[in-house]
Amino acid sequence: MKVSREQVRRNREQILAAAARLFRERGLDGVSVAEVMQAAGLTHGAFYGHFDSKQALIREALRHDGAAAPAARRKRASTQSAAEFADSYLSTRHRDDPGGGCAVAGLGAEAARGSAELRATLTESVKREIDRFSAASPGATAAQRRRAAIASYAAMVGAIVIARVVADDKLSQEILATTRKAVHLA
Amino acid sequence: MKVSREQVRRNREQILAAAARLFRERGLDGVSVAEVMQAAGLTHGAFYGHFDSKQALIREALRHDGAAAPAARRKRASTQSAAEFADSYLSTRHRDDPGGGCAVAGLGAEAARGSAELRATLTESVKREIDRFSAASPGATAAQRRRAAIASYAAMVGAIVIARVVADDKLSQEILATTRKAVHLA
DNA sequence: TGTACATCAGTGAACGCGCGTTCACTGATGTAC
DNA sequence: TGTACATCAGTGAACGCGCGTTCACTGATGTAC
Repeated sequence: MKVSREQVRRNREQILAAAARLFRERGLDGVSVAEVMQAAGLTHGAFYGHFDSKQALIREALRHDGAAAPAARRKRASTQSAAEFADSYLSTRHRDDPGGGCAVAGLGAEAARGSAELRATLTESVKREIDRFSAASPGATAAQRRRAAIASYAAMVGAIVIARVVADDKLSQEILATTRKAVHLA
Repeated sequence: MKVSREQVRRNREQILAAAARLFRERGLDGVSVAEVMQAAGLTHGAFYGHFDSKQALIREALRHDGAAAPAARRKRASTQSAAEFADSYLSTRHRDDPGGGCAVAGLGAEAARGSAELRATLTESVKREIDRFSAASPGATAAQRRRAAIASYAAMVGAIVIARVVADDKLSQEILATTRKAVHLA
């Protein structure tokens, strides 16, 4: 049955939110269109009224809330220092919640094999992330802050990827803690 | 038709080598059993004579040549300094050759969602990698060398993941170069 | 060393399944009067 | 404001396809004598 324009808008938001979470959680290939629609409270047939294809949904969903951890960013990101951001990024909470976490860490490798459009979307997210992190980083010149931001960003993404795959919790925590200290010193 | 025991051994090696390369190149879900077998010069029906399942192949293939870049490790790894290893790991050659590169960077996120056995296999690779990199790292005490190795390893993995997904080659190279410098200073 | 035959690795067709996608249909919405 | 009906978002069955896996068959291997 037809639904109100307002309901259509809400449904689309639900689809995007469910997709953003599920793709981060289980990977792009690990989530079916039907699962996304079910999580959004709809049947799979309605999907193609909202998006042209699964590929289009992936792009929209990842553009929708950017690359970094949406959860970590929620509370006044603009006043957050680089060290504070690093502490929340390199937390076990972020490690254990890929669905609410950084898309580059969770989907970067998979997205790198994807379409040019998808890579372009994530490239914009990475650029924004580096710029925001540069502004919050220490350093006398803008170039120094940028270098510090890039090195810290790389360390954080790598630490989360490694900490998530490592089955030994002690080692996993050691990797997060060591990287936290290294970023604090940078 | 039956083949010689020696040929069976060679076929199994071919399957593992093809799998190791293809999985790194296109992801675990992005490669079919039939494609691996074709790359190994066999038909897909022969697969289950060698392995119990695709999951078993994945584990064997990733155990087969460890986590780090097999290509980078080929030339006398034992005499390689941490800086030399970082330079080859953070090269555009490694960025552009995931099939011959580091499994943690290429498959870490996907493997983190995999079975406990698969994660255990990669955990062993990560441990070996950290130990080897610790031995090559600067630092007065073993604990200091280990900390330096972990921080550098995280930065290298993250830099490759980000450099691969970024569609802007200038930014991609900047990320590799900046991380190279940071690792050299550590 | 030579022969006969049981073994078994590889072949290729076939299976059931889940996927992305399509489509005829339904019925609430929202517009025209 | 009230009514009549065209619109169109959502439904659920159906599609074609590729996947992991199975299996009857083939014929070279390698063992028993």
